[in-house]
Amino acid sequence: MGLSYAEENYLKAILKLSGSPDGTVSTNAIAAQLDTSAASVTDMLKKLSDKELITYQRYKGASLSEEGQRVATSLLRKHRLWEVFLVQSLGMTWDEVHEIAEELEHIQSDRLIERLDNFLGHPKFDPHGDPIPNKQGRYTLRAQIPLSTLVSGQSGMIIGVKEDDSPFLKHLNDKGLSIGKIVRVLTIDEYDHGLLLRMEGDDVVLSGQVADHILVKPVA
Amino acid sequence: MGLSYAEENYLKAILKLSGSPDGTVSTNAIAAQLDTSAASVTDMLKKLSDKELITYQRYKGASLSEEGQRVATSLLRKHRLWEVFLVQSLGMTWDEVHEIAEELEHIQSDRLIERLDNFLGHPKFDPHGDPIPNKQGRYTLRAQIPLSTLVSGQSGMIIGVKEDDSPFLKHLNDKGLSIGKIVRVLTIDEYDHGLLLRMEGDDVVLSGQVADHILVKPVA
DNA sequence: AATATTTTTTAGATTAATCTAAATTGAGCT
DNA sequence: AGCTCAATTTAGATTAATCTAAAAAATATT
Ligand SMILES: [Mn+2]
Ligand SMILES: [Mn+2]
Ligand SMILES: [Mn+2]
Ligand SMILES: [Mn+2]
Repeated sequence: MGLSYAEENYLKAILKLSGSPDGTVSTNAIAAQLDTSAASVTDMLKKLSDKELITYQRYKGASLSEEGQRVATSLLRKHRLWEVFLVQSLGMTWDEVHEIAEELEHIQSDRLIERLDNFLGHPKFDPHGDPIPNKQGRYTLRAQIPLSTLVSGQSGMIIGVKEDDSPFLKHLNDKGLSIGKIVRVLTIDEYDHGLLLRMEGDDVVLSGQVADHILVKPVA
Repeated sequence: MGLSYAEENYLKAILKLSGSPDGTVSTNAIAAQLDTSAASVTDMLKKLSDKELITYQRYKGASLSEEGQRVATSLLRKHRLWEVFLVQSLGMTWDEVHEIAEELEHIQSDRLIERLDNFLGHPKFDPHGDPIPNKQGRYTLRAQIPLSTLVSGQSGMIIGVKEDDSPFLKHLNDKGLSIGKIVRVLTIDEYDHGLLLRMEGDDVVLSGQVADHILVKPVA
């Protein structure tokens, strides 16, 4: 009946990598995303294809079927709702919740998820600023651009991150950066694109690569 | 490092069946508890023994080691805390949470569980009246008392029987009584201690001797 | 177009968890 | 002590998920 954790993780990886809903994803990309071997990915793609959760032809990559999309989006919904719970209700930090949600997302119970959603007040975004799909799988993308694209003098509110691995988020914590904070770009280094920011009266120095993984919404 | 879900479920089953902390448990008892084959149990007992989580000698049953006890009790703690969350916070019913907690108990994060415990207000019992072990694994045995000791007006949930011979159980079936049912004592006969119960809207008459062999846990 | 490189698949193993059927062991009963 | 039978273990398979190494296909480079 249900899918294994492994199958679910593959579907989620394909959704994440396919950007556009029906984008095609390569074997190696999935292998990298899931830190597994390409051979294992090929095996799993065959199985998911047999179950009609993906479209797959050898050497030509995979893409989610209608049903696969539905499942993957539901996993995203569960993952992000649990993250909200962990941060909002239990007071955990945004850098420690992803790993736990990676397990919680596999818990099987529609009733549970709908009640959790209700308990949390139907949140629209997770602690990393990612949108939470509704029951029908729909979610609003929001105008978010990398901090690195702001020009000198411009301000932006931090609304998300492109990466949610622990070390990266811990680094942001160390710098005092978090969702909702407003930063103004003071200077941008011509050579390495490093930034000098002003945030809540303090100066913050940030490398270009880090700034590229922080998503902001420009503010007046 | 960590144990598999299967290994954890076996440890929990052994704890449940061993009543007294270091009681010995038979292969068949575990097989029945986990609804699996005796052959599978033997395989797993060998593995758990190799990992020194249990003491096991062929044909002689198994008992938890110090470490096995620690792990099993921690699983019980997690299972029951999650059940409290599902009922208390999400408003689910006590009959639908066990299955979900059976999955949630395997989530690996000490920090998560300590925060959940704190969020719930350090509950001492789960929705079924079972005691929740504390961080050190200690817990108070649950109050299970004969139905005959309830006073008029008091309610209790049926959690077991003192006798399990066929005629007695058939009698309970005839009365509609079964594990999990909640009964309220309406009247107690002064002379022969017979009871008039209210259960799910129906009146049930019970003799004093029968009531003495039914174990209940008082409920609010 | 031919060759080199990268990507992907296949072949062949391994580990974990399970099963059924057959063999073994131990416990209770003459 | 020997027999019988239930409990338990072993033998031999199966399914899922994974791996490494080798082969094949697609892509890129001369
Ligand atoms: Mn996952
Ligand atoms: Mn997230
Ligand atoms: Mn379980
Ligand atoms: Mn319970």
